Amino acid sequence: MKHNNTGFYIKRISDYIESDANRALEQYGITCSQARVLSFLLKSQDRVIIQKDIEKYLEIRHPTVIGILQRMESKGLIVSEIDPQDKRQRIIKLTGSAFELEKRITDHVEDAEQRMAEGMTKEELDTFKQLLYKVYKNISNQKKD
Amino acid sequence: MKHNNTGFYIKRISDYIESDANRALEQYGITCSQARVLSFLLKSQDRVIIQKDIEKYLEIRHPTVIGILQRMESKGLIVSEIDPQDKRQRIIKLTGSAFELEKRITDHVEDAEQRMAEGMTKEELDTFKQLLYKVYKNISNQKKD
DNA sequence: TGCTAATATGAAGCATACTACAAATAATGA
DNA sequence: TCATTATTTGTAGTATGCTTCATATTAGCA
Repeated sequence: MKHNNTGFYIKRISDYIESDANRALEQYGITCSQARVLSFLLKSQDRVIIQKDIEKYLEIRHPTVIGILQRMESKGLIVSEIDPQDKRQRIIKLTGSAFELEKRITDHVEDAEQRMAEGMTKEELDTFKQLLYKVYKNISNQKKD
Repeated sequence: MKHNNTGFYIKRISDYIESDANRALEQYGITCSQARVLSFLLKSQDRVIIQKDIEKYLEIRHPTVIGILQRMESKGLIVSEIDPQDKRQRIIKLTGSAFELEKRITDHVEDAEQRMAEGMTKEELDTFKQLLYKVYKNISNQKKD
């Protein structure tokens, strides 16, 4: 192993997942982060979603959410409107063109996860996911927010 | 588990490692990526290092390397000069002030890795590293570069 | 009721990642 | 030798993450 530091490999995998998704989704005019927002909106159609919900779900700060949503809105994937009930909030809604992307995104995610796990047994994959989640919980508890 | 997708957790851990390092190293005036470059230069003092070497070691593209090095040079951490032997290349050298940071960086990395592995047995940690490396190799082989 | 605190969003500025294109130099081979 | 190709670095533009500060609205409490 060239690097004796776990952080390097995690970062490399994370960066790869993102650029691989960007490459695959480019033909549909969306990026990896935009696809994540889209997936969340698609599976949350039974309730009203505001920017804050996206912030909490993706665990990113609100300026980041605003940037992603602005690019999505300029492409006509979503519309956002001020909530008349609470004018501090903005309600985010999908447009028709967003629904056509649902299958493309899930297909890509499935494909990517499969390629990642190539040559691993089901047990190994389960163990990996479980330990990854353990690390995630460790770092989540340390967060000050 | 809120997310049923491995990529989300990898990204969260990766982003956390970076911002945690940035927080810890801010007092020394360096960032996570700059610390990675510094570590590489520190352990490569027996040979001449050019930008391309950093690109290959950190597995990032050259415009990213250029950006990081420019910020490091403007802070006086490194100097870069055109190689007289091959004028296409730039040789990157550490300055005195860089050496003082060596212990700060290794201390932080050790601390961060330890916090990440909290509550895990030595066996679990070894397994995790091994499976992480397997995933890394899977994605490395797919790269077109 | 009316002041203060909390909440949601937004703007500005920075760091790091990418692709695409360009320029300079070196290496190759006809 | 000289033209073509490869290599290394650089520039421009975009996306995503962050912090800090600001603004608008709501909630809460004296």
